[in-house]
This record gives sequence, C-alpha cells and structure tokens, in this order.
Amino acid sequence: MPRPTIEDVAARAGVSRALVSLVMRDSPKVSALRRAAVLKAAEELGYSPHLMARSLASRTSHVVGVMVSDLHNPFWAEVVDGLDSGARAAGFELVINTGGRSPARERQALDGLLSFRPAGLALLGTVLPAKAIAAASAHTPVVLVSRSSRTSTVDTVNDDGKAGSMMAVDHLVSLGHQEIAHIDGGGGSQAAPRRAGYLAAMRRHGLRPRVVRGEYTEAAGAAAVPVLLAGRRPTALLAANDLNAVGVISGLVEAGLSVPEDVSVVGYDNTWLAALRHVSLTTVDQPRVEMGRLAAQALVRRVRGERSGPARHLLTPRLVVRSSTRTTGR
Amino acid sequence: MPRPTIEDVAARAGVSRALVSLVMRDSPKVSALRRAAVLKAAEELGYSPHLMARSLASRTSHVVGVMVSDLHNPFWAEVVDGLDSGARAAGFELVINTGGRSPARERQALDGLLSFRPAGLALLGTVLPAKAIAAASAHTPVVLVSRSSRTSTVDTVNDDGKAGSMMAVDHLVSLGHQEIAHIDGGGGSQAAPRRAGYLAAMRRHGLRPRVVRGEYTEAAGAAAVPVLLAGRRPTALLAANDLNAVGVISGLVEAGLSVPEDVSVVGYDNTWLAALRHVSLTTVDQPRVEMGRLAAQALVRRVRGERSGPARHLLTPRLVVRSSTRTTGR
DNA sequence: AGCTCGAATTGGAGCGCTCCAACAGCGGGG
DNA sequence: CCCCGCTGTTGGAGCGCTCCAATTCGAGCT
Repeated sequence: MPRPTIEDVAARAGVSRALVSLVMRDSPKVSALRRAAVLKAAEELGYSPHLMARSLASRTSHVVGVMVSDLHNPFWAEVVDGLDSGARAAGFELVINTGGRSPARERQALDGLLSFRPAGLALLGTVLPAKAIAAASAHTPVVLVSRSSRTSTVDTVNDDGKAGSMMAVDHLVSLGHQEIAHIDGGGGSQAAPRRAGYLAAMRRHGLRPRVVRGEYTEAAGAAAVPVLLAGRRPTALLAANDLNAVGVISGLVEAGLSVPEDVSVVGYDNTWLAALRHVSLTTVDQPRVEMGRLAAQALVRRVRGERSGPARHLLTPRLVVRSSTRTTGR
Repeated sequence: MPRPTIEDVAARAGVSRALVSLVMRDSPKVSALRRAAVLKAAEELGYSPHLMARSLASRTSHVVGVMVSDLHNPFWAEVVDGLDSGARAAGFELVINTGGRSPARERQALDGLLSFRPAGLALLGTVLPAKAIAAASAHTPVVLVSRSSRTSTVDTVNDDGKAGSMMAVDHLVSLGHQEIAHIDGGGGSQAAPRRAGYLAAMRRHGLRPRVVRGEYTEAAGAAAVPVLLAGRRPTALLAANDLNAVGVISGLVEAGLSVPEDVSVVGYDNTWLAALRHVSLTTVDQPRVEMGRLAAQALVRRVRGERSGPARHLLTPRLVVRSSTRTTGR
C-alpha cells in the first residue's frame, strides 16, 4: 500500500502540486476555497507529507539529533525532558540515539544522527574525542551537555562541577570528617572538574585527598569499595554520581558497614534515585530540566543565526542534604 | 559550509555518480582500483551519504522508529538495549522518541516517527488507542512491547502478566499472607492482565481481593498508601511495577510501617532498581533485553516478508525473591 | 582477426517535495 | 479602454541519491 503523495492530493483536489505544498505549510496566500478542497482531499487519502523529501527539497531540517551516553542513568531522562519541551516549542523534532558510554559506539551513533542532516545536535555526556566533536560542529550546530569544549563553534551547558564537589567536601568537613575519599567518574564527562573540585577543597582544608578511579555506574561504585577499604578506612565518600553512590552504599553494606553510621556518602546529580526514601542520598543537585532547555535554546539560536560567539552556560549546583551523611561518631 | 555530495566525490575521483553510489554501498562489482580511488576522494572530502536522499531514491528505509512511553522508567532502557542490538545487527538504525505516558503526546510522537517513513515501528508500553495503532500498521510494520493487540498486522512481545501476578500472589500466600492488596497500573499497558492474574489467584485461594487504582510511577505508589491504610490494613501488597513499589515502600515508611516486618511488598519488572541492595525488592522478572531483541526480530522478519501471520511472543515471567517479603508475623 | 560474453561503468530518469519565476484574473486609476 | 499592481496559482527545475538499461572494455575463444 504505497502511501499517497502530494501529487495524489493535488489530482484529487484538482489543483497543482505547488498549491498543495503551500497548504501543507499553511501559507497565508491561499484562498479559503482551495485550502478547504486540499485539506479535504488530504484527509480522505490519509496523506501526510514525507519529511525526508521535504527536507531534501527545502535544504532545511526540523530534526534535532540527541545522543545520550547512557539511557540507564535517570539523569539523562530529565535532561531529555527539558530538551524535548524546548525543541518542540521551537518546532523541532527530537531524534534520540544512544552511545552506551563507549567511544566506538558513540561514533556510530553520531554518524547515524549526522546522516539525517539534522538542524542541530545535542550530545549528552559524550565521551567522544574533541576532534570528532569539532568535526561534527563544522557540519551542524552542536551543543554539549555535561562536557566542556574550547571549540568556538560548539555550545556548552554544564553545571559547575568543581564548585559542586567543593560544596560536598565542605559539607562533610563541617560534619567533622577528615578522611574523605573520592570515587571519580574515570574518563566520563565532567569527571575532571568534579575531581579537581574535590582536590582543591581537600587542600584548602589541609586534608589528605584520596581518589579511587571509578565510572558513572552502580557496578563501579560497588567495585570501588574493597579498594577503598584496603587502605586507611575513610569516614566519608564523595561518589562520582548518584548511580555510583548507590553502588558504593551497597558495597559498604555488603562489607558490614552501615551508612551513615560508619561512613557518610555523598552523590552527585540529585536524580529521583537519590530522593527515594530508601536511598535518601545527600547529593549535589544539577538543574537537569533547565539544562535540557538551555541546550535546546542554544541550538535554536544558532540555527536562526541569532548569536555570534559560543554559548557557555555554567549553572550553579546546590547541595541537597539528606540522610546518607552525618557527623563523625567520635 | 555545504556538505559534499556524491557528485563532488565522483568528480574528484574521476568516475561517475553511479559508481560512487556502488562503492558506498559496497557492491562487489567494482574494481579494486576504482573502489580505492572513490574511497580516497570520499575520505578527503569528508563525504558521508545523505540518508534521506538515499531512502527517498531507494524507496526503502533503514530506520526503525521507537516510541518509548516513559524514559524515566529503567525498564525501557533495557528493552531498548535489546532492540538496539537486534536492529543494529540487521543493519537498521534506531530513532527514539518519547510519548510521556500521555495519548496526545504519543500521537505527536507517532506522527513524528511516521514522517520518517521508517522501515518499522516499535511501540514500547504505548497507551495509544487501538485504532491509531492499526492505522499506523497499515503504513509500516508495527511491533508492540508490553501491550497486546488483536490486529493481525501488528506483532506483539509481552510477558505473561497474568501468570506473573499469580506467581506473586502464590508466593505471598505461601508466606501466610491473606490480606493481599494490589495497586494496579491504571490505564497503563499490561495493567489489565496483571490485575486479572491477581484477581484470579486471590479467588483460587479463596481470599478477598482489593484493588487500588494506580499508575506506573513512584508518585502513584506513594499516593496509594493512605488509601490502602484507610481500609483494613493489608499485610502484603502487589505493586503495579518496581517504580510503583518503591513509591509504596516510601509511603509505608512515611506512615510508620516497616517493610517487610509490617507489610510485604512485591514489585514487577525486576529492573536494576529492584536489585539495589537498599531496595532489595521481591519482584517478577521480565526478560527485558530479550524482549527488545524479539521485537527487533519481529520487525526485521516482517520487513523482509519472511512471515505470514502476526508474531505473538508471550514470555514466561519468573519470580525473584528478595527481602521485601517475609512470613506474616503471627 | 573477428566475435562473444561477462564484468565494470555510465547517463538518465525519477523518488516526493520546495522554490522560483512566470502567469492568470481582476478591480481601479488614468 | 488599457495598463497597472495586486492576490492566487502554476509548471519546471532541482535537492542527493538509487536504479535501470545501455555501453564500454578486455579477455578468451575460434
């Protein structure tokens, strides 16, 4: 059952192809009479415009490509919410793709997205090499969420990871903790600033830092625990993110320690996971939905050519104290 | 910066357009010499084929559209994993979209997906009216995950929700529970069979059923608790899904009850959420990744015209006992 | 040398649409 | 009564690609 084309509609309505095209894009310069006839014919045939043909002919695209590094992390779902509402409001359609936290798969995903010739690209938490991102940005506007960039053709939306980590450390110190370790996000996006913030804050407080390499997953959190306990036992932990923190807590419980009685744990992101009463994780909040919306806005502005320089949004994180942290029992 | 076209590559390599086309689709009937020349030219120009033009010309599509009802539910992330690997293996590209659990937004999302003229459509947990689904299936192969259908042009992949619920009830009964309530998924996909299974099992055991209307969200779970406690207090609860169960538990704790000491709770889905040591939820496992893979397979088969009747996969769920259920303390 | 045949290559038509220049009406001003 | 300028409408070209029939080429055979 071949779908009807614009030609079929034109024939049935007794008008030209071009006129149907005008009606479909509701141009004002069509008489009410013809408009009605065309709409009726389209309705009867069940016609809907072929997006690909349209964007081929018009040399424009109404698609915003979104690459999500990890669909399992609830953080991204909320960023996508913001992106979706922002893009939809501006008349763009979201096409989502996933990269599975691996550079190779991300490359594939990026190529896939690019082959749609999207109006813009949002890369969420990508681990792609800077070169690949710069190359993509030569073709289409790119906005990076949770990843910074020096490239002037690339927009970015980030929270201030350094400040966030510092807030977390300050909080722990104020509770009397001194042995505070950090499980980092490894090569993941935003891992570096968070680590830097941790180190800076520890130094400022005259404390000895200890960083254990990790990843933004629950498994990595659980895996880090034995490593952590092998050395001098920390009384507090700053995890890479909420997912990681949950893994850490599981690992600690496994090892016979309780949270927060024996060890305080701080997460990062403030996803709904952290807010679960079971988990009740002290964490650093990022305005996720807002970040998505800003990303959409940046893209739209660039598409419309409304801006000269690159957009660099740096949002201020906020500490959310729940029950996974408490004063040192001493 | 207009991207290079096939024409540019052809000119640079000193061959015809058609030859470049053949090379790009690595046809065997191209001499090694020309192939190398073309690839070199393409490389130098940074050429990559325009997917839309390609599918327009070839009247085929390598896109599988995926509509996810709720990106926040970790269940779908895992189904998408399976779908992704299945589709990718068959040479298809996933285009994901989200419907936000609302029929209106799902309609929009569906239209958006359809306007790409995808090779197939996977609707995950959709709440769309059957008519809309049937209409879509007239245009392109459709597979439904976690939603059943009588339409012969629509494939389905489901777990046996009725059996799953019955297993859960049987488990609770075997622990000595009698006052077992069910918070259902409301109008959500698969809510009906799960409810039916619950009712059937209760009847079989000669117990009085009690269903509270809910939704597949954490919030709905928490909200159901006061309603539940207003009547005779149940000693066990079967939640709509894991997300819902987590909300229920939060609500119970809020109300001063503990799980499983005062009330046993069973979830559904066995997402990673249930496996968290904090949560350690007894739940009904659905083979999520497998379901995604079967969905991809169904689509691929239909696209290739390898099947006559509709595919109807009904997978058997499995009870996973963790620590949110225990014997009645009496 | 002439011929055939398969493999390699090519030009042209066409996918469904948009854009543009051109054109048909049709009142109103000269 | 003609021409102007408007609003509405139209045919044709072309977007980047694939497909097909046709063509070239070279080797293998007689």
